[in-house]
Amino acid sequence: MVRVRFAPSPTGYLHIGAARSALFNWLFARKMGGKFLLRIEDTDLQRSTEESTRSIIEGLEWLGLDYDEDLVFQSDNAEKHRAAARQLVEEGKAYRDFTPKEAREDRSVKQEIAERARAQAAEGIDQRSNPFRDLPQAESDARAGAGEPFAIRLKVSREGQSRFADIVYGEQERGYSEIEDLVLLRSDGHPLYNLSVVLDDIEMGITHVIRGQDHLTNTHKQILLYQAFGAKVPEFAHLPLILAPNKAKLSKRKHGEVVSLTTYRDRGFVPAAFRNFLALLGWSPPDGQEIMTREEMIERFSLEGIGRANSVFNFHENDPRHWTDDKALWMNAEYIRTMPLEELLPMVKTELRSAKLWREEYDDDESAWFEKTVELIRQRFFTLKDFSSQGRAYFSDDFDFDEAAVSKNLKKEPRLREWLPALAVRLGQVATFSAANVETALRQFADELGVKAGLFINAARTMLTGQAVGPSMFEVFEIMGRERSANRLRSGVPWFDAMEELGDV
RNA sequence: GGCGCAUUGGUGUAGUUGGUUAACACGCUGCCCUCUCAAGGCAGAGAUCACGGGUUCGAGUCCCGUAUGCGCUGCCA
Repeated sequence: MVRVRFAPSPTGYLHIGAARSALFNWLFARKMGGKFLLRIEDTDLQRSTEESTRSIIEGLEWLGLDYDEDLVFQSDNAEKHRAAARQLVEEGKAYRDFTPKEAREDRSVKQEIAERARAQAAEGIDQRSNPFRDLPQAESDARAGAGEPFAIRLKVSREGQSRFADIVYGEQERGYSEIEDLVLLRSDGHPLYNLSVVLDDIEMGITHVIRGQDHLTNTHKQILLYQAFGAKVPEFAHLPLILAPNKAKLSKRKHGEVVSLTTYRDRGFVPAAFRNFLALLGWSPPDGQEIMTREEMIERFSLEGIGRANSVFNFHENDPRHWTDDKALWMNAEYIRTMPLEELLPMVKTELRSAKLWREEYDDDESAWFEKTVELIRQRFFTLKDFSSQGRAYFSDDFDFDEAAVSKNLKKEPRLREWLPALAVRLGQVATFSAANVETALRQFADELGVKAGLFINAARTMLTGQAVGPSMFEVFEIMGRERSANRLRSGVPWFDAMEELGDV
């Protein structure tokens, strides 16, 4: 039975790279009829927060990735991890390192590592030689007993090769001489990442480790630990990274909220659409069908379909129309206009609620009207937010007029200010206020005045919706209804606003 | 510095065991449709498959080298 896990560390929000790892694990589990487990790696107590854990769980829920069995907190197992490290010392597979701990500045670690390596190479120092590695057990015990602080390091063979076959990246090889005696337990007794993951993965019975490629080279170290504990080594599948537009690693600090999963929820993404988009970053279905339901995705998914090259997640934070990846936006629009209406309705409801545009009548008396309206306007929306912004005029009389629309559709023909109320009267006489009847009446009215129908159509669009663009105008009339249509045609609000502005000058 | 991984149009990807004009999606351009904007339909621009060598009758596909990018190299995860 396949058992996989998603193991995020709760330091901040869930970013899209992690979300994709979760998705691939989930897809694989569902495909194989296995289990998808969730483990919170909160061993770094200083940086871990409960809020972050909550946001991760919420994010997974939003994406529709349900996990099996109980949530595991890595910190709960710390004592077991310590015991396991001590056991290794007893067995001679690890040793106590009494070297005093070096102070380290968190900011420049990477640089520091490189510099140290360079300096050591220059001086001909072998960084793998440790004076305590071969300290006699009795002496080691004595010093520990005397209360001298120590870290525990794994004793890595000097010679030989570590190898494993990664499902995505293929055969991996690394000489033991390249692997340092890694620290398992800090001198303050705190178990370290490599130790904890391996132990937890063993305990949880993980069969396939699917995670970011940034762990690829560390996998050799972990395999050493599996072997030290006499456990079966799982299969590994590393995922290519998701990069920022400048091809730099996606980072919470540098790229901010645009890489946070919650941003996509908050800015009006349909979960299924974002999940679909995410799945296509680094994986492609064998038949090339890109729009997939959850079931179709599970059916097509395979670890073999994952590519090896890092992908770029394109976004332009300063461009409101392309604030995130174009394809993600397109996919969201595609979902909004084609998904079953009954699935979209609750999402629109949530959006209108938060914009204070929701009325309970939409759930009973006016449910037919509501559905028809959503159906009409969903056709050209990109996010759920559009229902409360661009779609505001359908749900409230309090809406703004787009300046460009006003000058283009209204002010260009000053006589419209008198004609529009007249049109309101004419439309008021229509028997049934249907799209067809309104169209006939409007066209006839235009003919009588000797102007193009388009003049009234476009002017009405702006008067009724505040905008220059929108659905077929006669459909809009029907949706708005006789009374509202007439009121808005008569209101003269845009003209009034314009005069007021002039008065201010 | 060392080690590892990657490199197909702007972006995401396809390219089975090497074999004619490198495929799809998004984006872009034009046309059609039309009351606007989308959607849709049609047409199109855009890739000497990072570069340089080789192997071969023939390479995006195999080999070597170079460059670039990314990752790891920590008593972080």
